[in-house]
Amino acid sequence: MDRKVRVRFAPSPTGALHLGGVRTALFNYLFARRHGGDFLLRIEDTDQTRYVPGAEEYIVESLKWCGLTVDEGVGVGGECGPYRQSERKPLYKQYALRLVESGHAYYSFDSAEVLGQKRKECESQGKTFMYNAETRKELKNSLTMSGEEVEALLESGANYVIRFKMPENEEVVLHDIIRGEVRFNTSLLDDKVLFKSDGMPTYHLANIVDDHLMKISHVIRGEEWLPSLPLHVLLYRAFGWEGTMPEFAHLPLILKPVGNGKLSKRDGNKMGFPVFPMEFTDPDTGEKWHGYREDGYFPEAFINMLALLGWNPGTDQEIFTLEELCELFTLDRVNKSGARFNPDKAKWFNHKYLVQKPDSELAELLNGFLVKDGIACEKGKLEKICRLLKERANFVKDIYDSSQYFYKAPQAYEEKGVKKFWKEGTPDLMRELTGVLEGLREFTSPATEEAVKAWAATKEIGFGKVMSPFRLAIIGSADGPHLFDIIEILGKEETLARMRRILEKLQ
RNA sequence: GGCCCGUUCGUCUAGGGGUUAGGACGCAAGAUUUUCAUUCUUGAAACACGAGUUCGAUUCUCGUACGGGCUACCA
Repeated sequence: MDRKVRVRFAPSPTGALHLGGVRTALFNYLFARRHGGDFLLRIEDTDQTRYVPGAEEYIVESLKWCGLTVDEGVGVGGECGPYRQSERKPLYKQYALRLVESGHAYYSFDSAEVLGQKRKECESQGKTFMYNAETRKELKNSLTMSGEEVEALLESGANYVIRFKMPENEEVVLHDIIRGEVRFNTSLLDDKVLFKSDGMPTYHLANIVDDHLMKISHVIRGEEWLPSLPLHVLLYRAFGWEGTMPEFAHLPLILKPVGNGKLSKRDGNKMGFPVFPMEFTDPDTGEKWHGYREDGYFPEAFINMLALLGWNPGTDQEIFTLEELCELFTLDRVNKSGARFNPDKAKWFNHKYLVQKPDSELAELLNGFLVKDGIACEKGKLEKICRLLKERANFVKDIYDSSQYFYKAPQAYEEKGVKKFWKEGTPDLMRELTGVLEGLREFTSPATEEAVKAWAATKEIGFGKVMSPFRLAIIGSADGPHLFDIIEILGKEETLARMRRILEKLQ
């Protein structure tokens, strides 16, 4: 059966999209691109009570930042719209009714109190209450009541829901692209609500109806949906849509770096890594969450890291552009087991991308930090700084932090270094070195290095003994990159000024 | 509790009836270096357990253990 690949990412706007959600979106996107198909964005806002203002915008913006372009859906439009389920509200009832008419569903009038009571009773016996073939016989629904009674109740405006009539003791054999064959017995499943008393469909109904109407060919979603797969398949059958039913692929979950359970938004702030693509402030609590974007991750690195969480190409390659991923991605190389998220590796990915970035681009980013400090620095100089420091940085922020001595002479000298390297004869030595540097016409890294080495060779003292106090004078500490590269960027005048300065301060 | 899914180094994973079980992150050591990093080299580090099938099982089957998910008029 050859049909156009159409996949959807269908989040509900109940908060910020987190890592797992972005990965689901990514896999859908990659699958669509790989097969020349469409990637749709549908907003599943059927639960009015959990709606979080701004969440939808957050989702759209996140996908944009990640470079996952939507072909059809919210914010883009398309032929199967609207793509926001709340705007499709009038549509769902007729489908629910269709199922009632065909005997696949029924009205249920039980109050939340009655069901809650039932649940409690069962719990006290160590059981779980299920609205199913067994219990529905004793409850208030259109299967136990006469047609007139039901009619009267409906007309009186009584609250009702529409439930799926789960068949009894049927073996449902399902196929999942990632997991293979999965079997369920319908007797262990319950009569799920399809249509709520507030006039909205539940996820199950809306999902099936929309996937069908939007001609979705493959449903790629998180593993948490696997238990409701039999319901969904039965719904397709009940509607008579089995022939065009999408194929299903349930993705493994992303687990906490340490401890038990799946990754949750709490983990981020607790363990010091973001779980959200972008910064997010909870409109209710005012709580603020870190984002990959604001923490200095490149979207390419973020996406690359995510792609390898649960998928791999079968080779040793680990760095991929989005385009490469689009070419290589296949569902059959997605893992079955949950993947523990590794924040260290996320940083490593960013480092890889940072090193690859052109210095001009990094300089631009670095300048952003400096502007905030009121520091003006020439672009060419910033590029040199980036070239020198990027190897040892994971983020542009690291370059900013470790490049402070380029913008300002050291205000203090690292105590440990002073103690270790600033000895009795050091001032004389440094005075002499200052003279050597002063006499140089060419102040490039190789030129200064050669001159200082030549001078040091004439002294009884070792090169290292010269370099440590020299380094202290220039940057104030005993670490950092090649000193002659540093002074080339600093320039002769500034270098000499710093030499004189330490001689004044430390004698 | 019930149902479903899963299980290879600490983590992400490759592999697959006979392999020195490979790579990456992290960790450790050595080399290079004026320092710290980088880089390079090296090292430690895994087939959850028990049966069965088989000449042979980490690989296939079944159990057990462990982990995960679901069990709402939430998605």
